Amino acid sequence: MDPARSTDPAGWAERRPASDPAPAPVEAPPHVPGERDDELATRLRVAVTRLNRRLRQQSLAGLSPSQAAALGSINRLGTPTLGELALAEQVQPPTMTRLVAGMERDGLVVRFQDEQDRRVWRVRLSAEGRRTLQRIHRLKNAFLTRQMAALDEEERARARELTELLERLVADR
Amino acid sequence: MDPARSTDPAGWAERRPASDPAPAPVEAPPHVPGERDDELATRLRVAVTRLNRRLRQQSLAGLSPSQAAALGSINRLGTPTLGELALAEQVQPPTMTRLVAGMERDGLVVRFQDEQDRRVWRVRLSAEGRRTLQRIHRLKNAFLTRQMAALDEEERARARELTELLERLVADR
DNA sequence: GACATTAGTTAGCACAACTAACTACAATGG
DNA sequence: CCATTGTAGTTAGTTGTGCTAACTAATGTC
Repeated sequence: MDPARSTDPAGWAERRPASDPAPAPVEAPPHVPGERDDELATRLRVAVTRLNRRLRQQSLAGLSPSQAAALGSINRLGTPTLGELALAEQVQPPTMTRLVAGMERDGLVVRFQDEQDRRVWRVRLSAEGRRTLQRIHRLKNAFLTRQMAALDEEERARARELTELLERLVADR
Repeated sequence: MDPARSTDPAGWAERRPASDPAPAPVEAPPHVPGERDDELATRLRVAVTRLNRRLRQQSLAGLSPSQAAALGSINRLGTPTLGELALAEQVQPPTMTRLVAGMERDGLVVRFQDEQDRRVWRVRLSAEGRRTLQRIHRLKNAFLTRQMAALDEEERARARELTELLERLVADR
């Protein structure tokens, strides 16, 4: 009944007070997505939330992270429609409308109407957009690059694999 | 001179159109935090941005991700001051003021003034806050847990490493 | 040609981050 | 002992990013 009780309130005291008998290892039944995976999910969520925050704090050549990401997608996709772009970036259409509006205002992209289907608008990078993308790329990953430079050789190789994993986690639906 | 050209604008066309002669492989110089690390940093940044977006879309027992993270920190730290909490969460003081105000309004935490230094305010979890933290923990990492369930045994082990890496990347200054 | 579908936009909401400027209290030093 | 300096937190205002609901305009279909 007492809500503040015996076992760790949330079950994931990193750095636990060491005054806790640790009730029982409770190893998971063979394979069910048990406690341990759950704790892992939480830690991953928290780490991602914070890292994201840090990344937003770094300016990316004057672009917001969302703009920077969208710019990258446009570069990759060539002349996507707004819908394709929204899909690629996993945002809803209105969000992409606004994002692109801002980038157009800033001269990073050009919008143009599709010939075949006049409901459709496409975007492509402007020369300025390409320059900016290069700048972001070359100079503005400073934070992560610096942080990663602190890793040793082997860890850095690992980082590559792990990034791929992360991409996979976020990718499929 | 012409800004639009010859080499790939940003140097990381995943899935290039295949209609492109691919000017020259341009392999990176040996070891300096060069192109390759830079590309990795970009990919990591993009993946984190997107995953974060996905996570925000998932509700966490009615809390925002920031609230959820802060709740976790409070649980870990006990009775932190707002400043300590802001530091832990790597946000500016005003952000933490508002975050805590919201959590207090929602009955998740209790604010109280420090005895020694009356400029200082501390927070602790309420019973409700503890319950919510449990709920978040047990039930509401659905998205990530689900995504991770799709991984095989060995990949899941790597997910753990990934998380540790992210924690390290975000941790030190 | 009426009707349904699709692409994108507009409007309005909520949240999360920031900086600058402020209040309240504490600590220090003539 | 009080004036100054420093520190903790708040208030105000801005920006960015996401959403849903409701709309316009074009397309496709029967």
